[in-house]
Amino acid sequence: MWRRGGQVSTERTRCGEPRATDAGKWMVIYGWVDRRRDHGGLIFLDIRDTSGIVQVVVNPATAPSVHDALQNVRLEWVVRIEGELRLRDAKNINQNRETGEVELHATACSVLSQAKTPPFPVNEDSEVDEKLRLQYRYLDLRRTRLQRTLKARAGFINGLREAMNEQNFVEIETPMMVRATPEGARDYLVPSRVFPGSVYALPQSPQIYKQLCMVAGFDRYFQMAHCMRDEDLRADRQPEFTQLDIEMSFVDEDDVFAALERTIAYAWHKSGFRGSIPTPFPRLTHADSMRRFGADKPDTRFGMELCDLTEVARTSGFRVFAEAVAKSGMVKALCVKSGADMHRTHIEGELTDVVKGLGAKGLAYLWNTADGWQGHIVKFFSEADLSAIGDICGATVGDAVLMVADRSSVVSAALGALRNHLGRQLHLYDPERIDILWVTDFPLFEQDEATGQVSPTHHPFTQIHPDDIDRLDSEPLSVRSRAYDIVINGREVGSGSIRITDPVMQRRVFRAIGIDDDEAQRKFGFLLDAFEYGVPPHGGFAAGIDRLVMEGLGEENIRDVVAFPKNQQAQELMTMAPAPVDDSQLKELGIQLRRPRA
RNA sequence: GGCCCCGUGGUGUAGCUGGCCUAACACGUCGCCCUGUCACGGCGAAGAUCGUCGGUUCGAAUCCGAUCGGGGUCGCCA
Repeated sequence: MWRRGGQVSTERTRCGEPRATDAGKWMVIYGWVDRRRDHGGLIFLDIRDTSGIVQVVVNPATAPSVHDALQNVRLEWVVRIEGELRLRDAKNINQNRETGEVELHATACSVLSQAKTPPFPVNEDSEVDEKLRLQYRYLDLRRTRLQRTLKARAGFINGLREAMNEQNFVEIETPMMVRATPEGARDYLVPSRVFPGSVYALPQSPQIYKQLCMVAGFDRYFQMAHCMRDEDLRADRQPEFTQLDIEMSFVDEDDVFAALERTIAYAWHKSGFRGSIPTPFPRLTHADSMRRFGADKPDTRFGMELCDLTEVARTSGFRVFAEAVAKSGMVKALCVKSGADMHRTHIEGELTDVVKGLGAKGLAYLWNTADGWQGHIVKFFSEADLSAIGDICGATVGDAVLMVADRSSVVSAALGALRNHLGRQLHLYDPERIDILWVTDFPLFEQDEATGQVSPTHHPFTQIHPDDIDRLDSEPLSVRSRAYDIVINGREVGSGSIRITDPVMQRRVFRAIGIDDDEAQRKFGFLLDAFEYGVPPHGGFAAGIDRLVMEGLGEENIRDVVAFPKNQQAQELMTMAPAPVDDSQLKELGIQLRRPRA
């Protein structure tokens, strides 16, 4: 408690708060020195806390002791300043700062903490080597960029939670140490001290538990769930991440979709994320998405959809195409508007590398020019073929047509990637635009091309599309499921499904992926048993919060929306985890490590 | 595991078709000066053997190879 000028306050004023209307008040601020401007006599200090920055004036004539005390203050020192807030003269107002009309005239101060010179500038958002930023994450987090990001993230999560509560969802925490399941991603394991040789796993998702919550009668469950998967990282993938996990009873797709649309749209707009998202979200079937965009997570911010040239190619004189079709492959193309001026070296170099990287053997191209069709393969096509290609692709004079011939999976992957590449390179969309949609009717199974092994596309508890049940045994790979994804700007941000609750059907699906009844009982017996005691029909969803925040803020890397992220090798560079432990700890757990040879 | 990109004082960049580099610029740091600045200003100083190792060459930051570190991507992520 302190007294001055008749006003009494025991409260800290946050640096971003003082306004002209507060002029004349005595206040105390705490914060970090953002900048100092020392005029020999007068010293100006910008003091920063998480709310903003305020200017402090230190006048040697009126407060000599304070001037002495702050003479040697450096950037990032932590200080307490007490003084009178005064209006600035009109000519000294700083328009660029919320607190720019006022300044605090210091009458007392103390240095709470000194600071070494930071390894990179904290008071500006300059580019800094990410290794350094991760190593000194607490300093990076102090910068305005990450301060803003983490606050926006918190606001978004608050919005999600509000919307969930408002819709009568019950927040339930599920265990972090669970039973390992061999399916799915690699598990992070936690050895048991009490049962030497046995381990827990960290959850890849709370899937089983949330379904058991449905059996338990909580008909609307949600959780901000942490999930861990020991797989290689990507720009949008961390080994641990956060999902808005949802499960609902007595529902179909429309109910799940409506709940999520309402929730995401509410939180999105409330937290001031960029763009705007419509409800309901558009829907696209998986088959249509693959056909039109070559991807199960299409970027619908721009057109340039895939064109099917298989029928032209079948009878064309271009043997590469005809043979691909004969081997039950296909030929598809992208029409690049005004692409006739694309340089040949660009197509044959960079663009060809893109499709080759996805398994295509090459990239064929034709230019539609004022002098007719041109390109390395034009001689293999009749006038009728060329005109058909032009019609199918909508390629008018000035356009280029880029073609890939191969198996359907390769064609889709190659052209899907090429389409994204060109979309970015040719600026085919507004970077601030947000496109959100459902992709529905995913295939129930997918097949490993190397081993032929069939596995669930989503997970083994996903219900079969009712129209496809009779093909489950005869043509399993053609069977659709009741699984769905949410996609934003070409990024998958969540997935879910309506679940199987019929034990007979569940056994059939297990058998289709090579799990017999005994094995099913062994691995998932607790779930199957639970379903014997009155299971409601149910379905749900898991939305990746990190990725939603990325899109909402326009960040291109997941590490920039996570407080303490890991690098590409899943190391945390600040604490240097993972790290070896004492032998005594291992001994207690009954385990011995096989260390790599030095 | 494959492929691609990057690595120069504390930070960010320039140089990188070999010699003029005894490595430049900005910010930061240190010292001196400065009472109305706000990316304050002025003067001065220190600070990098160019990730590491090896090779080519009369000569390497620059060319080649290996290696380490970081990133992107394919595989992987039920």
